[in-house]
Amino acid sequence: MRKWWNMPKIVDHDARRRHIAEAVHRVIHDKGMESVSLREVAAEAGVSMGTVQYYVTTKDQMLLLALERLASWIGERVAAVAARQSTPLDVLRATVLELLPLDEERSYLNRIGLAFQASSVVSENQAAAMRAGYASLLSFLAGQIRAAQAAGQLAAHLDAGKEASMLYAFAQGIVNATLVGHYTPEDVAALLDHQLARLVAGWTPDST
Amino acid sequence: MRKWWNMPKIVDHDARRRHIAEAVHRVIHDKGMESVSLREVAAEAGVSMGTVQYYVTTKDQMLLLALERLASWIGERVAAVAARQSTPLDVLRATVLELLPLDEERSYLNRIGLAFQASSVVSENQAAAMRAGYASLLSFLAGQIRAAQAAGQLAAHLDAGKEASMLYAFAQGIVNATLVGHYTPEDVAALLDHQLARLVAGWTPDST
DNA sequence: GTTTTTACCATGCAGTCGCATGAGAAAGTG
DNA sequence: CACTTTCTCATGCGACTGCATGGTAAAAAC
Repeated sequence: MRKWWNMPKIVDHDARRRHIAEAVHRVIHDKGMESVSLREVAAEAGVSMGTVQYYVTTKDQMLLLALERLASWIGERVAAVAARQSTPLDVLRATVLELLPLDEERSYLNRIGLAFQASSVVSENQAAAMRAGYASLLSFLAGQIRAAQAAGQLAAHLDAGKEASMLYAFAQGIVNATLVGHYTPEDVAALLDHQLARLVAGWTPDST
Repeated sequence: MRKWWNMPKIVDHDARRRHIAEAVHRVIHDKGMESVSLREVAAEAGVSMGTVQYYVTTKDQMLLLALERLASWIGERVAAVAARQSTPLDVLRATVLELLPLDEERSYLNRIGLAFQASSVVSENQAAAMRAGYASLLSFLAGQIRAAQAAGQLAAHLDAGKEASMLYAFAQGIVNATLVGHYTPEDVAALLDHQLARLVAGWTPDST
């Protein structure tokens, strides 16, 4: 946090970092993780390389910043879409749908996510951030499952944590296959409803 | 195929290519896709950089070679483990288990696979190879599901193709999460059996 | 208006990148 | 044996890499 005395030339650091993080996102999406470099990101952000270095001391830190920004972005999106649903089961379906690459924006998001998945395998910093994101999302899903159980929408004997894990794993696998072009958005939605239908018998989904 | 007349200094080209491909695998596993370079691979393979260039004209081609080698390797492993099972349902479970990162070798395999998943998103050549691998594996799984249905082990009304897609998607999602350290091998096996149990009620799994 | 702190940028540096080239070693053929 | 073809390597090239440095513009503090 900035001190309130002696503060020359104030700029919004968070905004700058966000700007840089989003430039990283665009580079990853357009040219892949391999072509992320300080110069490339600086050019994409429309600033000099020195500016990038001012806000981020190393490339690893830059990637970590971009990953954290992605995670919070996804979190916001999920929260927003969940807030628009009425029943816990609707929240569950809407949340997973929000995470699938069903339109251009969600594709954009998932491309970056997959790139970081692979990158996290060799970077412990990123892996830690990734695990935190997993945990947060899974606990949210598990909470909705428990709520659905309390509301009588799901069988009480189901293990909420396990079901959340299974549902999310399913979604992630679909993402992988879809991003390399194996599934169309229609396939994806159909498969998700099939998986959900297996979780709760006799349930008709609404629109996307 | 090589001509049988006028053939000086014969070497086994396939063996050389395999050697290079496996060096690429090791580099990807140890240091990640970003640090795959002609020099690094040559050093890992124990040959000069020029030799790598002799068998592979460009870096993209080298990666494609490594990807195809990985795919056929996985194919061989699956075929081998499937041959050791008795019933179609056992084949199904054993096949998916073979694809999960349950020990060091399968982790090795999956790390490389995930790296290529991400890489394929920005490389159409690799994406095509990836899709071919998907199609082959999914048709194999679907075939086993149909066989299980014919043998009365699975309900006849199930859509084999859809079930294969769902099962494999689930497995892939588990792989992603496990590789960043979110699940332990025990979690993984338990989750798979849970998913399989949902496919066929009242079925006790044997050992790994 | 001077000073001080912050923010930003241009440039330099050693190292690596993919790829091309030419020379030479090895193993066949006559 | 000489001769041809296959194979392997060392080296050079321009471009790019992450990172460090020194300088400068701008705004708050005094």
